[in-house]
Amino acid sequence: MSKFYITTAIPYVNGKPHLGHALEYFQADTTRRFHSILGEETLLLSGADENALKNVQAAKAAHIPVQEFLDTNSQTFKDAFSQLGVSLDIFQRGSDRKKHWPGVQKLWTLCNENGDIYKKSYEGLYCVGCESFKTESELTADGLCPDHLKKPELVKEENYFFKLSRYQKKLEELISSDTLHIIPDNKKAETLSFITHGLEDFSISRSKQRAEGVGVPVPGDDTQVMYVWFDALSIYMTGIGFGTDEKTWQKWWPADLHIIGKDINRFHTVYWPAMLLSAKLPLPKQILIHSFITAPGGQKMSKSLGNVVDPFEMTEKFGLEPFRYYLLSQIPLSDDGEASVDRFKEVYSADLANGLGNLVARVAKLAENNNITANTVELSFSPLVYKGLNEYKFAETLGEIWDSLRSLDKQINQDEPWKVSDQTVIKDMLHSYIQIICQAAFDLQPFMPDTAKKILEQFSGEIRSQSPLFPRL
RNA sequence: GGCUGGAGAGCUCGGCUGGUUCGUAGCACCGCAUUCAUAACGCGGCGGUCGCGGGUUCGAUCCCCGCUCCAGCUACCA
Repeated sequence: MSKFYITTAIPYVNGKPHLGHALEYFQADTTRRFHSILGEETLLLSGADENALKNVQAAKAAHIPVQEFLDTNSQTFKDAFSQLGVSLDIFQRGSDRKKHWPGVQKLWTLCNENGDIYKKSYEGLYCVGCESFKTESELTADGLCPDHLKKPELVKEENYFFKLSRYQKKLEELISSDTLHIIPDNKKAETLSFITHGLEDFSISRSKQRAEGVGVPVPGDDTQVMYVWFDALSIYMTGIGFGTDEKTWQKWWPADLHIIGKDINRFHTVYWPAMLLSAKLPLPKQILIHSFITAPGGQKMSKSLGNVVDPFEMTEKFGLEPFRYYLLSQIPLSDDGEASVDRFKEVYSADLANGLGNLVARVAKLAENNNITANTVELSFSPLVYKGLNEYKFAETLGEIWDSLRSLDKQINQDEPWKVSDQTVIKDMLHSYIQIICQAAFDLQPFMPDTAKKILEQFSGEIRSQSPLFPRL
């Protein structure tokens, strides 16, 4: 049996999950269900990046002990999955010393043995107020920290660096040949352009002191802890047993798909594969990069503007699957998309109530009136849906399904089965309608599992009309 | 500033290597018709100088040049 291992991004846990997380989780879940139905064994992993200094700072600001802060916030993210109807197999936390730390340290050791880790003194502009280094571009025109309006100090520190430069050519090959497949194309082009402009080594550790004691210790050096990327990205492997459970790790690694947001593209398509190459481990196969969701007009969502769409409120108010349908059908893959409650209502009414819901009610009633019993038919994904989901074209694929629904509505108007008196003719017509509906429902399973199930059940055996799938708002 | 992509109906978009007045496209809107259906479905209609200015061509939304505007990327904050 073939396997399909999917990961979502490993979020920072100093906030609450928002619309962008919901989109990512829906994409992951839809993909996972698709592969499950195809008969593959699937695994979905997420986790929490808990060793970042910002977590410590946020905990302090909230006057909560760090571990308690992490426990609470990680739980919030973990809970988000079930609230959004996504079944998660593994939620791997970065503060997990039993499962995570040994794996990260193993990865470090492998890279080190390959000669890719070296010590170098790093000089940077450090803002005491922010407790972090700033790049020139982050500062004001006068060279001040924009938050504290103070001049940052020039600080020198010894850190470990990773020889990223060594992997430039190899990465270029792997990405342009799609051996490491970056989706969509515009993000792949962006990554390639970044790589061909030249790669510099990057710092992978911090002094323990500056990290305030948080983080995975560097093997053989008590004074340093690993920096976020080395630590957080490793969760994709430690969560399935890298360094602690060789058998499980062997079974699932490499990941078939990492799903991430565009803000962390580089870390996943450049740093991460380079680290794996260095450790001589297999590379993930595909990286799906989604964009961001904005309010109408491309505005940022913000409480003060009152344009925030909260995923949990939406699912509670309008139902999980309508909301899932909305995001997956309306947000493009390669560009930022806009979302609003008004737009949701339009889509709900047009596609779900008037479209799918009405059609199901329509055909069910016709079938009931004519005492139709459904034939049992073995179904599989229609070719366009199969192709679309293999390429992660969620919106386009739903569009294909809805095309078939629209043409069925037209067909029924044309046939006017309610006027036909010949019972054989009516039965043939209805069976063909039912066939189309069942096919659509089958294709819909990865996107709207409960809805699909309801439809498939309604159209098996004796068919009865039932309460509306999507009541009018 | 550099690199990449984009600019078209009120909105979202398709238009393969240039060919009649872009589109049987969806949503919204208006009208007609109608009940098998969730005031749903169907049919019809409204609606675009295809960003601006040049050029190549018998002919350009599509090719070339310039301009304006928008978005993304331009590395050790995640």
